[in-house]
Amino acid sequence: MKYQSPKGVSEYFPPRSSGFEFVRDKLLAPIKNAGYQLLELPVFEDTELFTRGVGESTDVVSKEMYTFEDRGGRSITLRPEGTVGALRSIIEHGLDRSALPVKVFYCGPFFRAERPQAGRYRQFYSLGIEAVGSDDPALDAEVIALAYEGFYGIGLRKFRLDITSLGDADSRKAHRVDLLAYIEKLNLDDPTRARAGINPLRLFDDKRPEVSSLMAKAPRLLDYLSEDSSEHFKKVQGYLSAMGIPFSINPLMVRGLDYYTGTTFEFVHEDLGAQSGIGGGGRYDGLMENIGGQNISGIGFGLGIDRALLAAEAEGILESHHVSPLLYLIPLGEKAKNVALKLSHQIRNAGLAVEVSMGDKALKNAMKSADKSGAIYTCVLGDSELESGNVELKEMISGNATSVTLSALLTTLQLKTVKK
RNA sequence: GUGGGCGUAGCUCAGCUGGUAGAGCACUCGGUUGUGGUCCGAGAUGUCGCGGGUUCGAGCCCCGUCGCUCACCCCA
Repeated sequence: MKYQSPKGVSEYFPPRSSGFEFVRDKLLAPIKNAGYQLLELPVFEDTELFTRGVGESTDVVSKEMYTFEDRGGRSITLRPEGTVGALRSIIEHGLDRSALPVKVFYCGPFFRAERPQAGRYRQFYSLGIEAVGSDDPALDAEVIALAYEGFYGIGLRKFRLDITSLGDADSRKAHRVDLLAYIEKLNLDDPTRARAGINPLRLFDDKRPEVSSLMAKAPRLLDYLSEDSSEHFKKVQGYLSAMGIPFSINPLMVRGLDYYTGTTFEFVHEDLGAQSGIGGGGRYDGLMENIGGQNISGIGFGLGIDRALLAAEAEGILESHHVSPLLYLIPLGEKAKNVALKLSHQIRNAGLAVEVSMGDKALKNAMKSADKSGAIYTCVLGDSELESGNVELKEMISGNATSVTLSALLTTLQLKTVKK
C-alpha cells in the first residue's frame, strides 16, 4: 500500500460513519434545544492564543501542539482544544456586547501530537459549547445537564459524572501552600517531583497506587474553598439534584488545562480503556480577560465524539444508522435509464430518498443490490412498463407488489410515507 | 518521550519440527425469457509490511527497519 493516513488520526468510513453521525447529532440535539448557536471556527489559530490561553505549563501546550510557520512567517497552531478559539471569536466579533450570556457551540476536528492509543488520536472530533457572561450557578448546572442529556440521548447508560470545584484564586492560593508543603515531605521520584513543580494538583491524578495512597491524605482543595466558592458549588449541586442528574463529588479530579476555576466536571464511561473520559469542562473566570476580552466569567465543555462512539459500540446500542432509500429503481435498457433518472430527480426534489441501479446489471443482480441497499420499495422499469405506463411497486419485506401508473408513482410514495 | 503485543487476500484468521499460500465472510458472475433475502456453482484478489542474513530452499529461523496496537504520561 503506497499511501496511508497519517499516524494516529481517526477516520470514519461506511458503515461506521453512520454511527459517528448519529452520535454527533444526538449530542447536538439538547444543545440546540437550549438556544446555543453555531460558531464555525478555523482549525488553526495564532500559536500565541493557545500558549497564553491554555497555559504554557500544560502538557497540551508544552508538548502536544502541531505548530508550524506559514508562508508569511507567522507561527500557526492546529487547535488542540476549542475554548480559547471560541472566546477569541466571541471577543473579536463583539458577541459579548449583546445580551449575556452568549451561548455558542462548535464541532469539528482537534489536533494533539500525542502517542496514539485506544480512544486517543492525533486528530479527534469534539463538540463543545461555551456560555459566556454569567456566573450564575444555574448556568453551571444547565451546561452539565446538556452534556448529560446528550450522552443519555445516544442511549449511553454506563457512564458517571464527577464534579468538583477548584474555587477562586484565593482558595487555590491558600491550598497550594499547604499542598506543596505536604508533597515536600513525600518520598517521590524525580519526574513525579517535577510534575508536582509544574502543577501540584496533577499528583492527585496519578494512577500508580504508591502515589495515590500517599496523596490520599494530602490537603484537598475542596476543603479550602472560600465562602463564595463553596456557596456557588452547593447551589450547582442543588440544581443538578433538582434535575435528577446523578453525580459524585470527586475532590481528586484534575483537569489538564490551566484556565479552569470553580466548577469543573468530567464524564467517565466504564467500558472504555485507559482513555475513559467522554467529556469534560468547567468554569473559567479569568480566561476572557486573559486573552483580551472583558472581565467576565464563562463555562463550557468539550465532548469527545470519537469516544462517545466507542462507548456506544461498547454498550452495544448502535444499530446501523445508514439511511435506506424509500425506493430503489431498476431501469432495464437505455430508454428506461432516461426515465429512471428523471423520476429519481423528481422524487429527490420532493424530499424522498431514492437510488437508481447503475451498471446495466442483470435484473437478478440488480435486485440483490436493491436488497442490500435496504430499500423499502423496488421498482423495475423496462420496455413493457414504459409502454403500458404501469409499474409494479414491490414492497421488499413482504414481497408483495402493487400496480401503479408511472405518473402516480411519486404521489403514491408520498402517501405511503405520510401513513407512517 | 518510555514500555509490551502484533504485522499472511477487502475483513477475521489458519499455515504442522523451514519444502515457494489457504479457509470463512464479503465481492463479481452464473444456476435458460424480467424480480432480492436461502441454496448450489464459478471467478477475481496477495511482491506472506519492507530490507538484509542463514539455507539447496524462508510466511516460518536471525538482524535491522517501518507500520499498527495497547499501556504509562496526558486528555476529548
